[in-house]
Amino acid sequence: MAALQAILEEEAPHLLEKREKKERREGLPELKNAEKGKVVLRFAPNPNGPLSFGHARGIVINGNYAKEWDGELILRFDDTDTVVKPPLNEAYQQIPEEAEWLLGFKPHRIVIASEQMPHYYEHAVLMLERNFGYVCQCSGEAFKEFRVSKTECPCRNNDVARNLELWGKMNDGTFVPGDAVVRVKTAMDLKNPALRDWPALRIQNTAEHPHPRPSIRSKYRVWPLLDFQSAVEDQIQGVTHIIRGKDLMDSTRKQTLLYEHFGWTYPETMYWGRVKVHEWGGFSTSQMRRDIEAGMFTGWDDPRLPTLNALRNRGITSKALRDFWVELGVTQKDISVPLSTLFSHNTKSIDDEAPRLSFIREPVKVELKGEHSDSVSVEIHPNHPERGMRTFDLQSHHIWIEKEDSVKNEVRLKGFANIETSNSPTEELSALIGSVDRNDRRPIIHWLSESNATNATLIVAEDGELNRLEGLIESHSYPHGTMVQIERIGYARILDDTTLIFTHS
RNA sequence: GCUCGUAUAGUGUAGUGGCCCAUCAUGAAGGACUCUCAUUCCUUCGACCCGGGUUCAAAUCCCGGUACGAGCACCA
Repeated sequence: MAALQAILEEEAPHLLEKREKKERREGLPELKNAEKGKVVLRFAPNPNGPLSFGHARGIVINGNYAKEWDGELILRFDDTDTVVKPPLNEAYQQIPEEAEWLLGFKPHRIVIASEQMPHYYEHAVLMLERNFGYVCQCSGEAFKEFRVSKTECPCRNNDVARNLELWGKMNDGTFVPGDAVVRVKTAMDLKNPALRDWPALRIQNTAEHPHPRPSIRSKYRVWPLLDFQSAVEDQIQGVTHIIRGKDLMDSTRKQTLLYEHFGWTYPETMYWGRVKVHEWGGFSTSQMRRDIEAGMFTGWDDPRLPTLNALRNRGITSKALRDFWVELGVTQKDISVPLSTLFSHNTKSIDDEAPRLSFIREPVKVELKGEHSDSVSVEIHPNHPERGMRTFDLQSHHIWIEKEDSVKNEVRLKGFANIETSNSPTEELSALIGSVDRNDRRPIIHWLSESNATNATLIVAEDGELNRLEGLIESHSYPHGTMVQIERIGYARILDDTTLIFTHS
């Protein structure tokens, strides 16, 4: 093939196109039609719970593009449903904080849909007045018939005055939920049935299901659906690029039809596919909420849960999360990723900082026999001797080792000396000190001197279980929240004076 | 059922007609360093879903098949 090309170059060079040498792309794909400083992106969660691992993708990807193009990232609360997925008041505080933690910067604008209702009403009326929308009084089932049979619903022929009159009845309480919706006129023979005369606004019973925001409560009966609300809001905010899950592809098409009616230009759009994390499987905010309320989890930050809060609490850094999502990119493939991929990013982001500590699971006390020094010092971080040493006091001649290690007869105490344990069934375990120099290949184990050990609990979330391992931690003075590496076990985060949470190995 | 979308090593990912007997990361195996089963470094392994077509040339374009996913809600 290459040979053929060479011949062609000789004989008929005009047949070959000249091409630039391509470089491997770094990071996210190029944003189409983007202009430096003029890019506006948004991330629009429903505040019906705290952010989860999946939300992080939206924040990271949109945030990264905003940063890359000197643009803006809007954090928008799509809180227009009070019945099926009712918002949670705390989330309005928590989500911006979590987003900032994840991004490393504050979102440039925060928009709350429920506060933008006048805009949506204005556009709804405009839509009726210009006659590309109508009030439909068919039931859901009745309309479904029209949709599948590609026939127009009779309400479609209402004149403008009639539609405005019905609009009034939707708003004044004459109509109850189910009585009427506002639909956008499209061609009824569109190939994709999902798009045919799609619903834009509906009535909610906000007397029984008030909006949780005190300023909203039962103020409105008619609420926009996502496709309408989002479309209008994107236009108002001047959004230039929308990057979201491919489950919203049909939403884009609906919204494009609305944009055409209004004479607007739809933003550039990109999609990502579904991501499953092997260890978590499927999860939804609503399901988590039910499970927490049922007492299956300790709260939104239960380390078994895939919430951002839980991951953060457990010791996953925002950098690891960012690197993880950027690496996955914005392909439309549906993928399944093991948690170890995230952990590998996390190790990279914490190992160089994490001080080393000894933690003894199932401690066994050992009496040291023979000559040894009064204390032993080991490095706080083996790759950073300048950070100093930690010192174990040995004047009591007693140390702790893990039960699992105690059955081995010849081991080496890390940083100290070889020992030979002698196990008499009645007496406590004793060990004869051997060579201080390392002179053979015997296994190296971690240990703790009696006077440097503090009782501690290591919380381990594994296989859906939450286990509390009681043990001994090396005495230290690191502040709460510090990431440490517990030698031979893995990384952990210090929660308080006597508790650590296991991050990963 | 209708509609839309996706298919590259075990897992992710680069690649929009010749640079590709295919990139990078992760993983696995081996090794170096190391008084941690960590970190770092080195080596090796391993992939273009299938079948047609277009073309001098196809991972890349077209058609068909298969598989997987999503939408068809008065949820977001």
